[in-house]
Amino acid sequence: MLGVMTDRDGRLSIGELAARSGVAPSALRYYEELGLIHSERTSGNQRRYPRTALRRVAFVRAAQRVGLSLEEVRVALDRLPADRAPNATEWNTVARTWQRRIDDRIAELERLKERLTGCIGCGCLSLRKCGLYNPHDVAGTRGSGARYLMEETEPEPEPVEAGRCR
Amino acid sequence: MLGVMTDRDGRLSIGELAARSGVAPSALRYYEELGLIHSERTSGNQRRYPRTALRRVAFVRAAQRVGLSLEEVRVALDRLPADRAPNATEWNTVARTWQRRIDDRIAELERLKERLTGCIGCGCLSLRKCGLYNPHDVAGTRGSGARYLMEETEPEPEPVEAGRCR
DNA sequence: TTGCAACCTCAAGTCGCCTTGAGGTCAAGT
DNA sequence: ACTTGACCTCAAGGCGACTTGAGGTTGCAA
Repeated sequence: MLGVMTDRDGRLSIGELAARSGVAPSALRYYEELGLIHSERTSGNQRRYPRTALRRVAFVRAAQRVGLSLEEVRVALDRLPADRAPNATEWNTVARTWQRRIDDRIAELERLKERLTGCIGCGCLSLRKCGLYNPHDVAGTRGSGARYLMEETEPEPEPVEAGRCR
Repeated sequence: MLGVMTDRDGRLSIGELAARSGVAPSALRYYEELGLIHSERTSGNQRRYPRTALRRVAFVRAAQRVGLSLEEVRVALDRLPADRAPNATEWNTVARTWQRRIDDRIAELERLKERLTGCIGCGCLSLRKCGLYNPHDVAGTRGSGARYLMEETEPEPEPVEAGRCR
């Protein structure tokens, strides 16, 4: 039988944290290396995580799904105390900026969807009208960054067949 | 002066496609290797892309932002003809499944946001109430898959201080 | 015809995010 | 005392999505 590895004082071993968070021990060590979570060590050099690590890990995973890199998450989490549970103010600061990211992401998806909807039913008989070819969200892209896809002059030398997207 | 490399018949060289799509030639070759786009070759072995490649590339980039892997995109695009422009039916099939993905993704973000909002103002004084600790979206995760984070019996041996999240 | 950018292939490198493995230690039950 | 599983470190490997570089070819135009 697997004993509960939780200390009396509520600290968690890496295995415990892994089981409770659903994140592999190797990933947790990696997160710790990056400074996303912090631990103390037992006399025998084993990690013991404060309870707050659970919240931090949950935050990390959720943030990843929103599209944040671990580095971005680190910056966000740096506003929280490493050991202590955050108070309302501390947490709210982090949560609010995070909410903004979510809103942005949602808005982006909505725009994308709208464009696609325009294409369905073949509203894109004309290339110039097709949203897929005219994304306006250059700002949001990182790295290579999308340029405007179609702003050339008349890209349609061939006659448009009704009922066809091109 | 850079001449327009577009053939009379509307086929695009890789450089042209790169310029118009905002995607690097190396990436385009990679996409082609993966079967996301297709080209024919000139007598001199240079790629010539059909116009539809532009739409495909736009689709790929947009899909990536929604969180799809290139493999998933390939599966989606396999429903479209390689050379010919898709007709309304073909395109709609693809677009609609894609819309579903977007909707799912938006819904997920909404849930996430709601949970966070619950935490703001410290609605999570009790761990059992905190959405961050009780994500219901196990289904949507791929790979290692998040388990339930807190379903243990009473995880709070210590007294809860008012005004503090843990 | 010559020059040069744009193209080709193929191998290797990069970056983020982890996982795997070797080799060794710690701690709890029998 | 011994065994066993959870833990430790450190180095290397893997995967997705590309980029970079070497070494060579094509194609347009002056």
